[in-house]
Amino acid sequence: MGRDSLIIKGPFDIRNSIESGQPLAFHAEYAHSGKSFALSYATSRGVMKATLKGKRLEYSWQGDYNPGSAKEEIERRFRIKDNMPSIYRKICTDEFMRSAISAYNGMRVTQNDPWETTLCFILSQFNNMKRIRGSVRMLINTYGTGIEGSGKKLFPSAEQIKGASIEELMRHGAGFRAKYIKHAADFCTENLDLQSLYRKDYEDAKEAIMEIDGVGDKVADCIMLFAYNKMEAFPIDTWVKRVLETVYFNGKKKKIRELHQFASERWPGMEGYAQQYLFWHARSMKLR
DNA sequence: ACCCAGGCGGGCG
DNA sequence: CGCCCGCATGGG
Repeated sequence: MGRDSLIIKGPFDIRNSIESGQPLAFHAEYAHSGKSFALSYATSRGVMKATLKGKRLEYSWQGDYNPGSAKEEIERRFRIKDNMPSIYRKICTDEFMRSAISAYNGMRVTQNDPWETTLCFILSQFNNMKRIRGSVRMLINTYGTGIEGSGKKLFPSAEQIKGASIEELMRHGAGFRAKYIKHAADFCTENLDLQSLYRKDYEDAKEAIMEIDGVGDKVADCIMLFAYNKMEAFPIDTWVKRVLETVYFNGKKKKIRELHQFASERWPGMEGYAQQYLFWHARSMKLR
């Protein structure tokens, strides 16, 4: 248990970084009052709390952290070291992107734990934000280890989820995705070391993660982007597909493969950030 | 009541 | 391959 703070350089919109459908949107608790924004979230090692006041991010931790590892967790999670002006130069290719960047200036792609990200995005398929959130929190409360004296839980490990039956997972709101979660937990404890994927490039790591039942092209790209630091990953969901077709193809239907190609040519090396701004802007505008 | 949700795997042509 | 379909469940 301890606390510290750091000064954020460059634009940082912590609220939209959390609310924009990334893993923290599915399990962090947060509140904003006046000029400050506060959140807390479970990790595999502890619970982090943070409050942003202007440029100062104050944070505290419980569980298996020390001042160094807690700082690493915060800097990594919110990609504090990202050079936002440089990123914006790469993705601000047109009026729609300019508008999205203007609306959510400082929104970061977050970098999360691989298992946490896998679990969250398996649950996301053919589901809605509110229900995903409910399911993830239920899984944390049901299977996570409690932190003594805090009433808080750790994010449950694959081993802990593995102990659950499919029926039990269904009861906790996973629906038809329960069998995928079960398989993911089995596979990630017996066949696949998620940490090892950090050493692979985007193509190989994506191929490996897609061996999990319930992880297809889109979910795999979310895991590549939100966990493995692969900024060339470009998850294409219904919103991103629709907004690309509307803005760049005059409403004409395009194949997923064609849209991947388009993104890689338009925002090379920074597709992931482009996707996050496209997604959140389109969704907020309820563009259909 | 009815429709939809940050897709996916399986089955078919 | 590419396309099409069903899918648990609860919120709007």
